[in-house]
Amino acid sequence: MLRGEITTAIRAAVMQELAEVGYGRLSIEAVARRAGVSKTAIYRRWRSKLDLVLDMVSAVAGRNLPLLDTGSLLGDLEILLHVMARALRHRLASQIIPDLLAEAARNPQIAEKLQAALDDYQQAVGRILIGRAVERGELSPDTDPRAAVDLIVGPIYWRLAIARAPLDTAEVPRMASAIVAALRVACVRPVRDEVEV
Amino acid sequence: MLRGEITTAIRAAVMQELAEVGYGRLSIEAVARRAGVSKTAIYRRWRSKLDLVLDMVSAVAGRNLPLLDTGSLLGDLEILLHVMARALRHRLASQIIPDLLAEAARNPQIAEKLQAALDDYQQAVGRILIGRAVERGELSPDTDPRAAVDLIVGPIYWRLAIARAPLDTAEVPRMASAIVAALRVACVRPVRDEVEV
DNA sequence: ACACGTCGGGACGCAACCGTATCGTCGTTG
DNA sequence: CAACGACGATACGGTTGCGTCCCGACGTGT
Repeated sequence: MLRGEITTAIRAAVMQELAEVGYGRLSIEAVARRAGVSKTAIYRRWRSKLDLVLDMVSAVAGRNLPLLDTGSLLGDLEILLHVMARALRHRLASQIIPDLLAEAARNPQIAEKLQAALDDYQQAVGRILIGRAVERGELSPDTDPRAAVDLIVGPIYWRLAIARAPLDTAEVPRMASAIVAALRVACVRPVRDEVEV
Repeated sequence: MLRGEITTAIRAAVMQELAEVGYGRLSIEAVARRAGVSKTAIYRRWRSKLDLVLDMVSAVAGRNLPLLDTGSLLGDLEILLHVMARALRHRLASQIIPDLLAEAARNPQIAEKLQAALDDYQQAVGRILIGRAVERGELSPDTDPRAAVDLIVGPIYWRLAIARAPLDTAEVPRMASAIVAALRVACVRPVRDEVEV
């Protein structure tokens, strides 16, 4: 039987290494060093670096955030933004997530895993958050969940993960209300007659 | 005198390699191989891999996009979104940009260069696009350019570079009008009394 | 108490890459 | 026309990481 403590140590070390050097430069040797463990211990548990990372992504991405129902779209959005802000402010997360997303652009296996997690997330946001708002009559039933997710998640991700500028707590309600306004306008489902450019 | 053709070949090879393996795994040897050039040729021109990439970033980021004045905020936004969509759909750009942004999270030098380029860009968008709209009376003079940029750029970047979902041309006007609605609401400058979380 | 099975540690051969030093070549200049 | 100067190609020692193999330690079950 594999010792759980060591598996845990390896997992933690992978997170640290991933944040520090990224997936591209992640080496089994460095992980083993940091975890205070032998390489064999790692190879016994995972076949390769890809396996290792994919496993961790599954574990982390598996957690589906509970979208609280505050009774209004604005309230729901504020909570969602606060949760996202909290997650993206973590040093490890804010380094690992963009790194893996970039890696996904060239690694089909990672892309698949991340896409699955992302789809789950987007579907949850779209169906639950938007769904509720539609039921309440706050949004048109025609609202395209796909486009809605872009409007909701894009700004805060850009701010915290790309521009890496601080986001004051006081700004969240303002951002939320702006998004509500945007969602009310973006109610037309995409037209399919046009040619993609 | 250094031969310009070779410098050009190296630059092209770096772009290709950057897209294919990322900054982390970028190796001078591979660049030289791809460019059909000797390593010495590269070391004569740049001191290190970092120098090489920083130089390219400066060159590319230097181009400031001309923000056409269509006479309305909506029109200006549509054009901006089309330009961004066009850029982000390029295979090289859509792989290199997220990769370098992720690398910037751990490399101060890259972060500085990218931040400078990003700031220029954001300032241009904020001052020109928002400034014009304010002059026209389309937006409140209190509009925070910082927050505005997040609302403008976030959704399309998320859609094309993160979620990597296709964006139909027909959806751009819808996204633009949604952003206009968001900007009209996001007119209050950030409050500074609150504590950052 | 003993023997077996499983684990982690360390070493090994192999490959890739780094950064440099040396060599041959070509164009230019006196 | 010859010699100089700058260039690109190649070779080299050193480092790092890969994936595997063997050995000693430990715990368990009889």
